[in-house]
Amino acid sequence: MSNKNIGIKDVATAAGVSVTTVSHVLNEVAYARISPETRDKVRSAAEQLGYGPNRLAQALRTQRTGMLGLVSEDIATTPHAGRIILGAEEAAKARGYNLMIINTSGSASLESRRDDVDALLERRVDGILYATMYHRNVELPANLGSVPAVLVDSVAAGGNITAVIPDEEGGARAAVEALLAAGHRRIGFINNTDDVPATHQRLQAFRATLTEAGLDGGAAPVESEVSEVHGGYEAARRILAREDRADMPTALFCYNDRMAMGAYRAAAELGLTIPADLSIVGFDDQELIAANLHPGLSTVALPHYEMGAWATEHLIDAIEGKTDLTLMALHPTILSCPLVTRDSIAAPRD
Amino acid sequence: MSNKNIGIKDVATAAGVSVTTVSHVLNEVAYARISPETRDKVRSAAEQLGYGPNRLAQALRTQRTGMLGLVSEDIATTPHAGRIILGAEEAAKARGYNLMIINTSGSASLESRRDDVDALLERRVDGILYATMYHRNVELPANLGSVPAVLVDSVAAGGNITAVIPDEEGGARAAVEALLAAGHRRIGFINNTDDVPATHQRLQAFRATLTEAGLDGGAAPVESEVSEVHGGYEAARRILAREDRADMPTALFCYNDRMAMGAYRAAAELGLTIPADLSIVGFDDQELIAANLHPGLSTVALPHYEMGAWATEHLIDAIEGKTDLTLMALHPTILSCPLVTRDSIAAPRD
DNA sequence: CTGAAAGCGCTAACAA
DNA sequence: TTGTTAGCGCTTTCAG
Repeated sequence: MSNKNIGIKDVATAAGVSVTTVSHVLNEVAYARISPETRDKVRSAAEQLGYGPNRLAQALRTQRTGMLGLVSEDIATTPHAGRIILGAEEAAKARGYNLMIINTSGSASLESRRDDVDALLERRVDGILYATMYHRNVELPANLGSVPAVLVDSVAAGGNITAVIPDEEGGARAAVEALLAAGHRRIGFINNTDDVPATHQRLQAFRATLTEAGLDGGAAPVESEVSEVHGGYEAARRILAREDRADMPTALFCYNDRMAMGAYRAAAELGLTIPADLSIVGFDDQELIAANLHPGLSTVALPHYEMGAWATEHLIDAIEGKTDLTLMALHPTILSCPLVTRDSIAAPRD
Repeated sequence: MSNKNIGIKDVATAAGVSVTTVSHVLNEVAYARISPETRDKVRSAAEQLGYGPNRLAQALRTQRTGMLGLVSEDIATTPHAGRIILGAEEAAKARGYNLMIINTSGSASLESRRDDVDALLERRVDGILYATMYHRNVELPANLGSVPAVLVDSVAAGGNITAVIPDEEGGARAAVEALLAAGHRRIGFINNTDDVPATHQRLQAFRATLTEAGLDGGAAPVESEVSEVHGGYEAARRILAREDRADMPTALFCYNDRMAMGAYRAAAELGLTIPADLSIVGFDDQELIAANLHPGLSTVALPHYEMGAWATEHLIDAIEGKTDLTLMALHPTILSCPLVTRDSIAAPRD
């Protein structure tokens, strides 16, 4: 239990040695040649007094704080935020670092975001993680460049900073392939209307995967709506509104779990049972939804925890000189999005 | 844009004054008598050089870091975590403080949680927020006592530390009253089985509110299950399984939104339309569920953001000597849980 | 094998 | 009105 009032000096006097010696044994300095007895004396004195180092003083002296700044755009607006933070926090802790978190609004001015980064810099964080709450391109405050930094879930508009993002395309492929593997041939896509990378990449992968399977990917039905439950509902109503049931898709790939939730309702209203009459795959793996729908929604998981951990790991490597971030900055690192299988996929009827 | 390599000394030479003067003008020290011209010189020199104070050095000298430690049990396991963090972060930022976050597992040993607090203490945080992710009694590491601290969403087992918790009872009352106001007389409660304060307090308030309305609160139907969707489903099936429809509750108060989600499904299976045949109120206001169910779920909101902000506000007051925390520690502060009205409540059929 | 002393960047008491 | 200087608690060079 580190006691605020006890310093290295107190330990030194208690152990009858100099502060140098205390510092050397407590930090296990490699080149220090100190007798085992002295070491013991020092250690037990420190223990006795409840000594804990003053990291501020250490940092001032060594120019290393062991702190990482995490500026997070819109913490808490999305449940994903927590996973990124958790991944970062655990990776940091494992390497002896701590996290300072600053929340910033995605819609905040570049200037106010610069001030947020400045606050971190004044505290002399060793590096900065900049996390956005959904995958997108982001314009970054210039002062970010003054310490090692890595982007989580976004790529810089300028493009010259190390970033880690989800494999949208691979995720979408996995989703569609699961549907194909179950025997589906008429598959629809319920897409988002936002102009973000995920929208385009998932659509592209959707069509490509169908085409590669010998189907007409270009002609497959796609309906776009806002990426909310009601949007999913509307889109599903439209996509399922074929006169002829033989024309109707037997499976739906949905942009995200919320839209899938809407599709569930549309299916219910149309008297379609999931998965017997209609198979559905989502995206995001928002537990609250995916695991709780009935039947459980098979969906593609976004690697938020992993991105947080990866970014932290590499940031620390860079800080410790084990990695060259400028090299990695050439292209973003892409982390895979695994399919989480639940109960919303089955073979099509006949 | 604070430049790491520029110190107060550089500003001093650039402005042709001493470091004292620089320190005085930049910190707007009250008793300093410095000519306006000098002030200007200093400020523009600082500006020019991109000077930013080294908060470490300041802190070392002043014994004030302006940092708050937030130890959070199970960030990210629940979406609520983010709201607490956000409330704390914004309140802190507004008063010039920053947050250091450490995640700790609720199931972690007392010792490992003590180490987490120690990490914060070594960094000389000015105070500590200890947040749990659901309202409960918690055993705290002893070293928490060495700086001002406040608990968020829990009360200490020992009971001698300032805490802020949700008004479970008031929330439950609001829920039941909304049902009564809509004209319901046969109201059931779907409760949780965990031995946490919310379970007991909500039940108690449920019965009391009915009784006060002239009904037989003691006889009102209550079914308990695990507080998940499937638990809610099971409990709802049981509670709605009356032979005689005249006996069946016309409204259900559910322990949380997830259980309410299960109740929705049970109702659908029984051919009951919400809210025409059955009114439902939840608890938690988990947006993802409550806003997305169809019809939207009326529910009681937990004041997570508010608790985070309140705790931070008062922690800072204590740090700055504006409040005496030991006084507030006498009993926990209770923040109200407002009813969020959506579309799941209607008058009972005749 | 161990210790003295300088200095990280800043604030504040004291002197001028 | 402004400057000198000690010292916050630590690490690390250099000397013994």
